[in-house]
Amino acid sequence: MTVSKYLQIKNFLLQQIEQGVLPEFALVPSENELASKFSVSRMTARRALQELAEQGIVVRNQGSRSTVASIKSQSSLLEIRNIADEIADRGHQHKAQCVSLVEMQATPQVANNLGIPETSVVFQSLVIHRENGMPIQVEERFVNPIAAPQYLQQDFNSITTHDYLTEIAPLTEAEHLVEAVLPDALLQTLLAISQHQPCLRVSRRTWAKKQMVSYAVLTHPGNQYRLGGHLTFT
Amino acid sequence: MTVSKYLQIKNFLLQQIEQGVLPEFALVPSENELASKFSVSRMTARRALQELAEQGIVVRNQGSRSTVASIKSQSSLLEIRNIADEIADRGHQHKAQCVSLVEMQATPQVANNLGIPETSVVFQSLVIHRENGMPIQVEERFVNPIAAPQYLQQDFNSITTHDYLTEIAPLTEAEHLVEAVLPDALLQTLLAISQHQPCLRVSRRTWAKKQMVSYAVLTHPGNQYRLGGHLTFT
DNA sequence: AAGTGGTCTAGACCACTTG
DNA sequence: AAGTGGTCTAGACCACTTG
Repeated sequence: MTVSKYLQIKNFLLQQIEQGVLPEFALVPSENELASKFSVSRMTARRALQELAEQGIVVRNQGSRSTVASIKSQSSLLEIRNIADEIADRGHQHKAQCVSLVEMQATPQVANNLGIPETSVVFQSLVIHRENGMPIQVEERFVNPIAAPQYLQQDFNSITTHDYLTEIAPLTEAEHLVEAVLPDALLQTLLAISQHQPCLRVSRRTWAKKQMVSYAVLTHPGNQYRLGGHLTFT
Repeated sequence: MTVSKYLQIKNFLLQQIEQGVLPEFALVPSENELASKFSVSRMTARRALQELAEQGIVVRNQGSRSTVASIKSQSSLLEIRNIADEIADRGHQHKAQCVSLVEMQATPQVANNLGIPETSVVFQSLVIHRENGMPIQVEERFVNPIAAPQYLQQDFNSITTHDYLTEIAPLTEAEHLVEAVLPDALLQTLLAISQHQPCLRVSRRTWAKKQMVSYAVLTHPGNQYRLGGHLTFT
C-alpha cells in the first residue's frame, strides 16, 4: 500500500509542526514551494494544506502565507471518536496508562446509568490518556459484564477501551452529557492540575443494538481540550 | 460578486435535499452527471460533492453512487436551541435582560470569527438569561451589520436575539466550540458566582446561506447547565 | 464491461497582500 | 511587481462496485 502524495505532504507538515520546527503562528511553506519540493502539481500540494486548514491545524491567508494555528486541541462532538485517533490525527503521540481495572459492586448511580439492577457487579477501568506526554483525558469507565465478559482480561495500556469495545460489539447509539466541573483530589493528581483549574467533562453512555454496553466519564483539563461541532441545516 | 461554480452546485443539491426531491438514502447525481449538467469540469463538480460529504450530508461510496445521508446522523447533537425554549420546556420561567446593545469597532478576534475585515464595525449585545430568576446564561453576541442592519433598534428584553435573527434570516449552518473556563470579573457579577466556579462556554458561529450572521459567546455556570446529545448510528 | 469515486497533472486566470 | 491562495479546466490512470 503506497501512501498518496497529498498525505505524504500532510504528514510531513504535521511532523514539522509536532517537532516544533514549525511552531505556533509560523509561516508554512507555500503551495508552490511544496509542489516543487515534492515534485508534485500545485493542486496536490494545495490539498495537503487545505485539509490541514479544515482540521484547524493551519490557517490560510489569501494573498499572504498560511500559518500554523494556535495549538489548542479540538475534537468533534458529532462523532464518537477514539481519543487515540484524535491525537494521532493531530500528528501527536498517544499513550494510555491503565491505572486500575477491577470488578466492583454497582453504585446506585452507576447501575442507573447502565440500566442494570443495583445488586449487579460491574467492571470498572480507569485510564489516563496522554498527548505527547501531557495528560489530556482521565477515562473512568463502567462496563456491563454481560456485554463484555472478557473485559478484565484485556491490556488497556496497548489497546484503548474504545477500540476493544467497538471490536466485540459495534456501537449503535450514544448519549452525551457535557459539563464544566472542578477536579477532585484524584483528578488533580492524575491530570496534574490545581484545584481551581476548570475541567470539561463528557459523560457518555453507549449501546450496542439494544443492550447498554458502557458508561464513561471523560474528564479533560479545560485549558487543553475543546469540543467542536459543525452543523448544517436543510 | 458572482457565486463560484462549485457553490452553485452545492446549493442546488442542498435545495434538492431540503425540498425532498432527494430524500434520505436517495442516489445523488454522479460527478460526471453534475459536470455535464452544469457545464463544468469533473473536478469542480467533485468539490461540491466532497464538501457535502464532509458536512455529513451525503455519503460517498467508492465504486458506486453517492447517497443522501441518513437524517439521524445529521440532526444529531447540540441542536441550535433557543435558551428561552429550553427553559420553557422545563416548565420554568425565562427572563432576558439586555445589559448593553452598541455599535463597536471589531477586534481582530471578532472580525476573524465573523469573517469580516478588521476595519469593520459590528453590533454587540450583552444579554443575561434567567431561569426562575437564577442567571443561567450570559450571552455576548457580535452581529454582522450587513446581515442584520436593524439589530440596534430591537428590544432584546422582550424578544431573544436568537428569535430575532432567525426571523430575519433563517440559519443554515452553525459551528460550535465547547470549553470549560473560569469566569472573569464581569461574568462573576452577572452570573452571581465566585471566581472559582467553573463555567461551560459555548462559542457559536451561525450562517444564513453563505453569509456569516453572528458570533455568540454563551457562558453558563457549571453547576447550572449541561449540554446533552443523543446519537444514533446507522 | 461500464460506471463510479480517488488521485493527480500542467496548465490558466483571478483577488488579494506584501514589498 | 511579485508572491500568495481561490477557482477552474480537460485531460489521465486507478481501485472499486455493479450489471
